[in-house]
Amino acid sequence: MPELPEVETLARELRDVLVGRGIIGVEVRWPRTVAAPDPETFARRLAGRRVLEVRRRGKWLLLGLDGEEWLLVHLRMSGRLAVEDAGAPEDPHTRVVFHLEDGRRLRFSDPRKFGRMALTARPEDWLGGLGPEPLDPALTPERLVGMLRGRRVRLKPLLADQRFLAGLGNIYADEVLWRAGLHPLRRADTLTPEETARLHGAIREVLEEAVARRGTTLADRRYVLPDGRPGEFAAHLAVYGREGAPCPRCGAPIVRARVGGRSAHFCPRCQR
DNA sequence: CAACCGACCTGTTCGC
DNA sequence: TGCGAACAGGTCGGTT
Repeated sequence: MPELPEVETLARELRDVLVGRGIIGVEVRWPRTVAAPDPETFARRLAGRRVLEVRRRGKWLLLGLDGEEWLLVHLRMSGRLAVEDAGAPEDPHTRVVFHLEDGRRLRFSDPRKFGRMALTARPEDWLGGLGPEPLDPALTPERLVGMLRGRRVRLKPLLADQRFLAGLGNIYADEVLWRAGLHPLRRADTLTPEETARLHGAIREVLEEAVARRGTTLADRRYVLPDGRPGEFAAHLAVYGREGAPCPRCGAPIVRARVGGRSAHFCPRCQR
């Protein structure tokens, strides 16, 4: 469930349930999920800690704990995090279980096992390489112009590059480019100031609308809200997953192409 | 610096 | 119906 709107939604939902809660124990079922420290130390050091705050940075979820440490979680492709009653049926791909003092469980499930978590006093060691937050007001159109200068890369891979901007992935990079009317293969340093302003506006609009609709739930329903309801942005996708379907703006059939080893969806008429 | 590829993993969908 | 291929929201490290 991994892009910015889904992680932001997760952070908001978990904030209500987790802040102030204590962790009494941790079971690590798939050790490689724990990137650091080693799984035994991870579990031992988390026992007895309390969650003070829940935040998001890019696609990372950050749980601030007492004792000046942070639990960082990255869902990668298929990770899911949910607070459930101890008796609730458990997903067969559960990798880590946090026992909360109120008897409930914070369960991390992840079929593909790509998800990672870390317990650290130095979150900047993990997050330092990330680019700016796309919704930060400090990211102005002028600043975006500067970020694009000298970048000879194609727009699609650049938007999904976490060192450039933190939080966009395959779905939202495609949606942003469609909204901005820019071709995914366009070289980044060839945008006019007007096009850059359009790109800036598209980034904000797409992400803000997706967050307001609590993210995108795809057909596999891997990402759902705590009450099981889907995020509602899927119905508003213009291009992602819509190959052959009509462009909402001009009606031309949406095209899918390989860009940087991943599929890019775009309208051949609206996007140059 | 930029593009490409294989790893890391499992599950689901597609095409014949 | 069956079966292998292709594909999936992400990221990293190595090579060209």
